[in-house]
Amino acid sequence: MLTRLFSDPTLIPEGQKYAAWADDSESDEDKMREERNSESCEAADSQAEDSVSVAPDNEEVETGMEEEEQEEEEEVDEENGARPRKRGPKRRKMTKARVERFKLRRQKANTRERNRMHDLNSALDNLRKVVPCYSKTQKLSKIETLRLAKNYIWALSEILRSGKRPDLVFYVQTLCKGLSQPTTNLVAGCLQLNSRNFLTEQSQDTGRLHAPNSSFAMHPYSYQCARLPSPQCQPGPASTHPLRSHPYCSTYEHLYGNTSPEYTSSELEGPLSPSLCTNGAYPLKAESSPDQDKNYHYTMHYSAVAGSRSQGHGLLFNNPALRAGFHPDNLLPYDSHGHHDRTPVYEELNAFFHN
DNA sequence: TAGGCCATCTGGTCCT
DNA sequence: AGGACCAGATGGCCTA
Repeated sequence: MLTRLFSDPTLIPEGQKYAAWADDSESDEDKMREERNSESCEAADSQAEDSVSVAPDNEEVETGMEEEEQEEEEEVDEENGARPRKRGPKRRKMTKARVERFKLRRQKANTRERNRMHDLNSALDNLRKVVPCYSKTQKLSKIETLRLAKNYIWALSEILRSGKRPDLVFYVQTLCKGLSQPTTNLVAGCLQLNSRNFLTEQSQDTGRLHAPNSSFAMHPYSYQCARLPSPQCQPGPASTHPLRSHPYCSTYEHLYGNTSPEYTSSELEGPLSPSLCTNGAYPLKAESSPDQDKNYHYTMHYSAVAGSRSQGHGLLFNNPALRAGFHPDNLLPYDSHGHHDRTPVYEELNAFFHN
């Protein structure tokens, strides 16, 4: 009965709703979360406990009165035949002690649920870091992260199955399957692709893309992670967008040459994520400045997986020095590493592909 | 202002 | 009984 009272705000007098009480503590919690992150929950919990202890006695008394009124209403309904009486043990009257226990139990459950969701979000954050187009400044939504991860796994599986390097366009099409337009633009921006262009192709080649026996077309060094800054990705005062200022946007033109006027900056005005380094071990043809290295926040171990079976990239795993760079310890999320931990490996790869 | 996204609360269900 | 998990409800924030 009490649960019904709590779930149905109309049954509780204004100002005495348990939900309102919880919302008050929540609003305070939100503020504290913004200010102190992890400390906020503990503070909120303690505050919630305080709320229980300082709750006016008449609140619980009146809540109990509401319950009795509801029981009376049910009896009336039974007499009118409107609703059958519920079976089960007869509800015990909500005493003040029971209300207190209920609130305490509810608080503990809320705390557990909150922590559980935080853990889930942490796992999602880790997932964001290992899927293409990870950006600290523009996070993918939860649903888009899951979709992209699914597509990414599918794409890598297809690469492993076929043993061929995928065509860039098909690769991006696969990654963007089912993604929203903004996310599609983001992924496309990672590769400096005209998203509309490949979406059009996608609509024409859907069967080809996802046919059971489909295999990606081969293209040497396709979807490589070039570190040449594109005009849109030039760091410095001219570029104010946090993503656009990222110095490692790969360029489609760099990979394939300037193929079409369609690939203009106007087509890429959407927010740019850092480069799609699903195969960051690909040739790196531009020197980078220390400042650029500071901004480099991509993992590249997963790219090695993608190219592990293809000629040349499989060499990554044949090179002991490079293999050391892909030690499982290096598969930790980005935040688990300092930037300097990755730089030597990256440079090593750079030198490797320049030989 | 509508819609998307998110965090949180909440009650129900299942399991230990 | 208590915890984990889930889904619905709610309200806040942000953006087009």
